[in-house]
Amino acid sequence: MGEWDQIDRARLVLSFERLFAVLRRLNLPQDISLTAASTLRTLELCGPQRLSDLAAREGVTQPAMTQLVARLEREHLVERQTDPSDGRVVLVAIASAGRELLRHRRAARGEKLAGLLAALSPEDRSAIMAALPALDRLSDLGSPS
Amino acid sequence: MGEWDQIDRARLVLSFERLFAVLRRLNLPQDISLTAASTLRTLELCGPQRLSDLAAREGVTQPAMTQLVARLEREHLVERQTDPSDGRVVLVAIASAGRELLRHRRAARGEKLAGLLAALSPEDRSAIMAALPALDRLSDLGSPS
DNA sequence: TATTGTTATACTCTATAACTATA
DNA sequence: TATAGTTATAGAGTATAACAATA
Repeated sequence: MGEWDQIDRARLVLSFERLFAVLRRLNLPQDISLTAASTLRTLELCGPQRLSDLAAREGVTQPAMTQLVARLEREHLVERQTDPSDGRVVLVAIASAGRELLRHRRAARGEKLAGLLAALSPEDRSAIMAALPALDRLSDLGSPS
Repeated sequence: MGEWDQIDRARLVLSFERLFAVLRRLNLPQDISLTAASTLRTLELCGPQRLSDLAAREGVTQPAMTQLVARLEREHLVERQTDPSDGRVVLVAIASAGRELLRHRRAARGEKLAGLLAALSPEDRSAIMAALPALDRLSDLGSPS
């Protein structure tokens, strides 16, 4: 944990800061909110979830998630289900329109990302692709299922 | 542009989607908005900017940037300057409190990121560090100065 | 007349506090 | 009494449309 690590850390933070800005700008003009997209992704990946679990996972309050689910439900992107074993619980599930939205969103973002990648050198492309497994494991640590 | 590229692209999009979520969760509890942080970063990097240029760069409307600058000014994170050569222009500059905020924010995010990195294998850490120059060039393409 | 920025208004998204329903 | 979720209210953040000031 010497001097080198500090320089390394600063470099990492600045590079990820810039990358984050780029990824944020991949959003479509009429895109849903970041929390909405992340919530749909969670529901797609993990199946129906309790409203309170969703709130905790996405880092928003329960009332905020109540409202978000209401909006997503209004647009038919998610469905509410009841828990037979506990009448207080609301289970939220992704609907087919929600899956379709995610598919379109990824396709659009993939197009834009591919355009950027295509402008890089083959060596840079390779370095990025080679880092993906490591980045996936970093994500595993950062957002535990 | 064969089959392999399509698989590659899908992989990239999903990995970056997850990474984006992780980076988003590095935000502090009492953090400023993503646009506010990005705007401060731009001002730190590029020096005083016109309000309209800032709006275009951050992908928000002119009225939205007017309000954001008003909030940042209220918290003494930025200062307004006049352009001697054109009375219509508002130049926005980062203030010392703004630089301090960025420094603290990066330190906090760096701590969290370092914590995640420390849990990875040395090989994964190396793969990520090795990809940073390529990611920087990707960012250069995605958010031209 | 064109450009730069602000004001007016409305909607989304979020938080905290108070409430309802179920356990 | 504790837990799951909703409602009430307020503020941040954003957009479009209309406006004011300067070029």
